[in-house]
Amino acid sequence: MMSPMSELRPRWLSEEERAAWLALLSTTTLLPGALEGPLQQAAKLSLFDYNVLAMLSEASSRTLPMSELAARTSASLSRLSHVVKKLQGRGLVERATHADDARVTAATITAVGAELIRDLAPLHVETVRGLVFDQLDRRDVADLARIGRKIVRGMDAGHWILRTPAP
Amino acid sequence: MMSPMSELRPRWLSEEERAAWLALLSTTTLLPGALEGPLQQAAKLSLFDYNVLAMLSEASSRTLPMSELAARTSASLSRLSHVVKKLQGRGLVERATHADDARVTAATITAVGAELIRDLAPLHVETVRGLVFDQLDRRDVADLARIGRKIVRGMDAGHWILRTPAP
DNA sequence: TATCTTTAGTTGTAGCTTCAAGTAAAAATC
DNA sequence: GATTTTTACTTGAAGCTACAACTAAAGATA
Repeated sequence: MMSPMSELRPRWLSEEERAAWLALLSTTTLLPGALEGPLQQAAKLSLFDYNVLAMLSEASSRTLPMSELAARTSASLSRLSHVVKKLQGRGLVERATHADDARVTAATITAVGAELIRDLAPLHVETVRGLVFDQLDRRDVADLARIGRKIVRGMDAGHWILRTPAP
Repeated sequence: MMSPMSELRPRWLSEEERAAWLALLSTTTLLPGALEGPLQQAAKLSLFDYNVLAMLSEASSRTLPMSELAARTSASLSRLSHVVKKLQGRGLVERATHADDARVTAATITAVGAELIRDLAPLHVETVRGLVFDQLDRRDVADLARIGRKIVRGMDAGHWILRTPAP
């Protein structure tokens, strides 16, 4: 389903597009590891582990169905299932079958897990600030939100982050 | 080395920062998989495999030292070494010890590898356009380049993409 | 109400990434 | 010129992710 080569849809990218593309690719390659380092050191948690726990700790009643948790962490159900199993083994979350619909598993953060996230949050916020927001001015932050949401929308028009209107 | 809580450096993020943060995190989580799908289907190549081969094919004499290739793909030498070994096993690259400095290994794309990338490039460009640039207007593209370069600069001030001046 | 389809999640496995440790050559220091 | 340090990788193993196949419950259809 490829369009033919034409001036309107050129084969490669313009100079501006290439600069943006390389910057985006480098960012997506480097940022996760840079964000994870401190979490790994402090608590042997991956960035994804942290996000799973953070999403649960922010949820009302500290519980979410696996599907909803997968949506909020942009993960497949398979990936999430493996990780929640691991976190359960560490005593940070629990799993329970939903009463009304036995297909649904609800994950709940434990007191230990909640305490861990509470203790880790300041460190993680500092990492995020240091790597991202300290590098950007106010206009950049607004632009980043706008652009990021557009890219996410292109991949998943119903993505969780789009439920909240743009600020 | 954490700063104390204060109004100047608040504990969590502002509403604008949170929107930008969630958009960035979702993008870095979803985009690599979305970019990789077509490459995986068409040629059993990961996105990183593709980038390695693409960087080699763009290099003069189709050869780069492992360190330079690692820099251009934002990868660790370890990661690159494993992947180049695999690609060598598939006949897509070759490795040779540098004559002047025996510590240096130079990776070279083979004719087969170069042909593969040439054939795959239009597909990949279409994927990149569809996922990224079709979602953005001209201003977004300029903003993305500017913001991405700032974030990369914060992680690695000497990063390869910064050698090229901003357009 | 029996069957079919869809939804929600789990599991096994292959392959990829990271980390720590190791090798060997070159450069620096003594 | 002998030792030490640094540079440029390579390697093995542990853990993570993606994919395909599977289970089981709920909803739809007949």
